[in-house]
Amino acid sequence: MPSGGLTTTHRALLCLLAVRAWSAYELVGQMGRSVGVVWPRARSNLYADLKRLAAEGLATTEEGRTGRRRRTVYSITATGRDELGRWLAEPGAAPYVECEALLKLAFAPQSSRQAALAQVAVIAGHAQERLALGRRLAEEHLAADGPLPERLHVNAVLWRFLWFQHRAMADWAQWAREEIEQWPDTADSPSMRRRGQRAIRAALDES
Amino acid sequence: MPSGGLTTTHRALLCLLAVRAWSAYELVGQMGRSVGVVWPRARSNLYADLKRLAAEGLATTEEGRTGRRRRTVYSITATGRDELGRWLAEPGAAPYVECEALLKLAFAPQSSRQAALAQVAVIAGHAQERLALGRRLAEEHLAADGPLPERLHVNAVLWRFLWFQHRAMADWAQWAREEIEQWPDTADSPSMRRRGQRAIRAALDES
DNA sequence: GGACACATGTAACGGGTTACATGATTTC
DNA sequence: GAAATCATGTAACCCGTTACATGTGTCC
Repeated sequence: MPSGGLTTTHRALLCLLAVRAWSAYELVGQMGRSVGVVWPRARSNLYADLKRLAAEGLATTEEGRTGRRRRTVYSITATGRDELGRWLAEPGAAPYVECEALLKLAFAPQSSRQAALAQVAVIAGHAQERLALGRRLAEEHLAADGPLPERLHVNAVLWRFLWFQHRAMADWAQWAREEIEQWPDTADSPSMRRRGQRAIRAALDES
Repeated sequence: MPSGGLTTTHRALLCLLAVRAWSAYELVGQMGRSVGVVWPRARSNLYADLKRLAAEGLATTEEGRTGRRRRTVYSITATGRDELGRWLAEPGAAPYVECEALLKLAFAPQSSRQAALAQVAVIAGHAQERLALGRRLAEEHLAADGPLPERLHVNAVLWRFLWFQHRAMADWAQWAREEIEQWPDTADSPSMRRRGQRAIRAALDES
């Protein structure tokens, strides 16, 4: 009855519910940990989104207990599974990327190499963080008693995306740092221009 | 006087204005074409954002003409340059990524390989588009009479980010397609699990 | 007894998107 | 004369974020 289309975030929650039943809290945590890599969302609204799923008849709630503490356990309904199946069958939106650090790097005045290097460092740090996460996930998946083993073959495909994307990012950041460190303080236009062209040609050549 | 902080989008416009003066229309176009790779925004608000910059004293407007058609030309002010300089000196936000297609891929039921492959195709297509854009930009940059040659050394660094990020994406997509095509119709759990682990180990090994 | 994790929210605000609107000018 | 592009917007809507709020149970 509330109506008005569901958002991708609603579907993401439904996806997790399709795997198994979770308490709201667990679900919110799982969104942050695993799904967050491809669909990052703040926690606060997720509880409301879950209520919406229940109101729409796509999930049911059940009062549960952890010790004597109450919690709400959500399960997917048959309708929910249908809905989800149809949604999953349609092609999703392509990757969306934004990066303020790269924007700043693009316009950091050449005079202040410091500013440029700081932006590169932000990206390098981010890549390292994600690679570290990748290593943790890999360990889990390779362990004999990993969670949800029946989903491992799909997870491995996703994991490789995470891994190679951030490997490429880290490699780029290292190259960029070295490159920028070699820039002369005073931007010497003609030679800098050749340097830029060399950087592009080198990348094209190793196709 | 309107006050309330400027957004990153405001700064992005200011960045372009720092390079040279543009008409609003040119600027909006440039946001779509070049800056859009790292800071994608819809066109509609940008005109308002520019007015805000002018109201804030960071840019000035001037009535211009293209033929007999009127247009507004924006230039950065000294205050604008100062503001921008300070902003560029601070570290920017790390890359932000979301991808609905990957979310769907993660939960596409193994039975319907078709759905999974469709999501991979979305990402492959996106990567190819961006690589094509990369090739066009490379041509421009390598040409003797490229635009803004004094910025080529910075642009080359950015360009390499674009290039390697999407090369990695395209490579992943091709691997994923081949991998998924080999999945048996009926998810045969133990052997599928070994397959997933192999995929992860292989990636870790080629570190 | 205090800190910390569990568990679930609310309120305000805002940036951004989609869709639509409009007129003028060049091109075929 | 139509179509495309130049040039500039408006209006509505909404998803999402930040910041704050609150109580409970466990562990040391």
